[in-house]
Amino acid sequence: MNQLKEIYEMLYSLYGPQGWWPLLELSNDRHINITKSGSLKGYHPGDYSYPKTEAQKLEICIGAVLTQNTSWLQAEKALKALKINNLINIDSLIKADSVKTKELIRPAGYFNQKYERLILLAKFLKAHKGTPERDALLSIKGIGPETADSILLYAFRVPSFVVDAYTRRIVQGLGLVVEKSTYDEIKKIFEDSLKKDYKTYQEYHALLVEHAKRHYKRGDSIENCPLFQRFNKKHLLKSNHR
DNA sequence: AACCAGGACGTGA
DNA sequence: TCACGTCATGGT
Repeated sequence: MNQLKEIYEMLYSLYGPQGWWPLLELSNDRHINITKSGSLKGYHPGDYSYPKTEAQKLEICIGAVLTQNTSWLQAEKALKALKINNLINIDSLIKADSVKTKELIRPAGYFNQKYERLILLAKFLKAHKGTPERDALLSIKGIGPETADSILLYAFRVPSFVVDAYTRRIVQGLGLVVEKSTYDEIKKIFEDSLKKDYKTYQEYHALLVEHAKRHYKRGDSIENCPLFQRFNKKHLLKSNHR
């Protein structure tokens, strides 16, 4: 049996489609934007046709950097500031005054290094049109495995599974991997368990984030996690001996 | 009022 | 390889 596929089905039935990656605004006004936060825009549950424009694609790339070790709430403030100043644009971003741009992205924290990383990423995207190779993204200073995979999966619809702190916390909590598992090891067990489909990867990652926010915050006991009873390895081991 | 959020890099052992 | 310090802001 395929536990990771069962977990996906369970999470999907619990929470439904998540509509990731969140965008500042959606391109089609006719679209009904139902979001979990109650805000009017950003998410597009069940619609896997985003990004629809080059600007949205770039917005995802920039957002992936801005949210590094930072809550999405803060990253989104920085993203909005960039958008208002017409800096969600490769050439504008590159030529804009660094002091001013840093001030705009200040809410996301680490604004000095994030500025440098955004410029390096923008220059890369300018030089390499089309879908980038993972290794090429990883060679950019400031783009690590999670950011690279987020860009590939959500901006370019490449089925490359994203492993973040939430993902690690959940699969470790269920005993599916050991603590010292590497990023690539965890990535591989997901990719080996699922059909290579960007929609599934996008949805799964988003569902894991939603699930972690509900049950894996500090102070939460893992017994309250609905996945725990069914999928925890030690628990299953005990059951088998009855 | 600590604690931490959708990480990544540089350093020394 | 790997553990550890650094980068920075603002919400709970």
